[in-house]
Amino acid sequence: MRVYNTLGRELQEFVPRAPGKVSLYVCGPTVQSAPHVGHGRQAVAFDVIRRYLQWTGLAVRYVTNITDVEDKIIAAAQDEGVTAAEVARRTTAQFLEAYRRLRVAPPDGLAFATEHIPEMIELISRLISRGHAYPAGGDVYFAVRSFPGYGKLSGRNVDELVSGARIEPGEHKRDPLDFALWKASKPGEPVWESPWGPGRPGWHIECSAMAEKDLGFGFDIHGGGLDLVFPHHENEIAQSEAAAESAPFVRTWLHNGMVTLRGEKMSKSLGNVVGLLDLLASSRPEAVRLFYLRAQYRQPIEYAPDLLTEAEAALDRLWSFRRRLGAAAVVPDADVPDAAVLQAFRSAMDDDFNTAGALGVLFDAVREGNRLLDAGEDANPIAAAYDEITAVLAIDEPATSLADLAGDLDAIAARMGISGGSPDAVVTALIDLRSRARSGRDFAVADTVRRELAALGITLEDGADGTTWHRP
RNA sequence: GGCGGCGUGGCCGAGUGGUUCAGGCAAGGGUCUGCAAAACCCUUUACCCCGGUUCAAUUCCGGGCGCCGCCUCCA
Repeated sequence: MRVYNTLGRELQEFVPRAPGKVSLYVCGPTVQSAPHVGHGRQAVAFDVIRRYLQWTGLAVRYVTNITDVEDKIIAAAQDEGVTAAEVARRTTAQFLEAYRRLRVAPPDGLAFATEHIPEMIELISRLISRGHAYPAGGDVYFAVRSFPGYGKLSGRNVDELVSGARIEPGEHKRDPLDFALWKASKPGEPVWESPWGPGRPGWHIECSAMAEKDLGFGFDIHGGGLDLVFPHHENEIAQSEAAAESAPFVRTWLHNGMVTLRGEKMSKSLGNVVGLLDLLASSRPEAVRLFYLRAQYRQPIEYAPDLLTEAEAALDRLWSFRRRLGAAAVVPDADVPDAAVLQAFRSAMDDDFNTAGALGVLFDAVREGNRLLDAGEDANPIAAAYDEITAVLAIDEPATSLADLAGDLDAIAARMGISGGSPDAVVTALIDLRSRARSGRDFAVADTVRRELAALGITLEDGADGTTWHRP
């Protein structure tokens, strides 16, 4: 398996720290405002990476975080006249809801910054004692020039950074390059006690503290958005490696590309965001995932409604195929998956998680599976491979619940003169009734069944293998 | 200005030094079909420009043009 390591900027053979185990930390959001389409892309990209690693037999420990104390959260709270904790609580709930609906598997560890203040203080203290940080005016700063490796991730050198760096009013840096590890709190801001007085953590320190606490120094993979390479991840490396007097903090750095809108990066500060929950209100979660996965994770992807429509159509093609197998009453799970298909999938994914290539493999398999079914041949091995692949990508069709239609279905059953029962049983009975009517060329009854079910949003499809239904 | 990336057919998007082809969507034509769909088959000026290396370049090298990201908070 080869992955593109931002540290070194090259494809490298992936070798876990401990055989058979992978430790994976991904930078989660700062919960300052509602999630947008870009956040979803990141979450899905690493969800698939995690699922794929597991599928290959590796035991993955996946940790991500919620940064729930930070300048922008405080600013948002002050604008609204509520506490920072309230903004963080509400926004966190939105992110977790969006992730859940996107079928992002919950992490093994979900770390909140505000629950790791002691670890951060401990890390900062160690940096001070080792001469890499200094308190000043109630703040604590990291002394960038004390860490020779600074810039190795983002390809910058310290002397060229000076021109852009500056000291904001109220800061007490010795060097414009330095960054805050701890900030003295102003009245009304969140505050914790510390050896340097009441204050709150800087933005970069929480990931260093939380990742190391859960996964240990020198863990396997650290992920995040490409826009975090500098300064956030560069600073994480500096903090952790300076404190440990060891390297590397992280073996492999993976960064996902940005989502753009009309060619520009979607971001809060530009104001060109499309809400993730809004998108999920109008598109099926699996279609959104497919939209994301059509490009390899490092490439930028353009958001446009038409592209979601395309993804919806592509998803229908996948699910239609799988429904044919359901109608044919086969049991793919019991079959041996088609080895060539799985091998092709694996080689695409082993090439830096090339989901675009992997989807090509999947669609090829679907065409072949459909062809076999048309010919009346055995498509079960293809279907079994399809099931594995769509499970790894989490774009398989979820079981449809008809529970909310129970009353309506009973009413139809009564009108059509059959007995009621569970919603699924009624639908099955109606399909049987219609099949008998069709055999007797009583198309009026057959069409009535189709129409009645269509009114509830249930579509019937007739195929050589039988009739299937789906909603919507 | 510095660092990094990208430029493929109507749109999205993989990939490769040469042989038949990614794949999806859209469009057109067939086959099948009680209806409605789905499916299968066929089709539609691909590789930004200019040099170079090579028997052969979309693929490697150099230059140019264009676009994007980071250099300030950002997934």
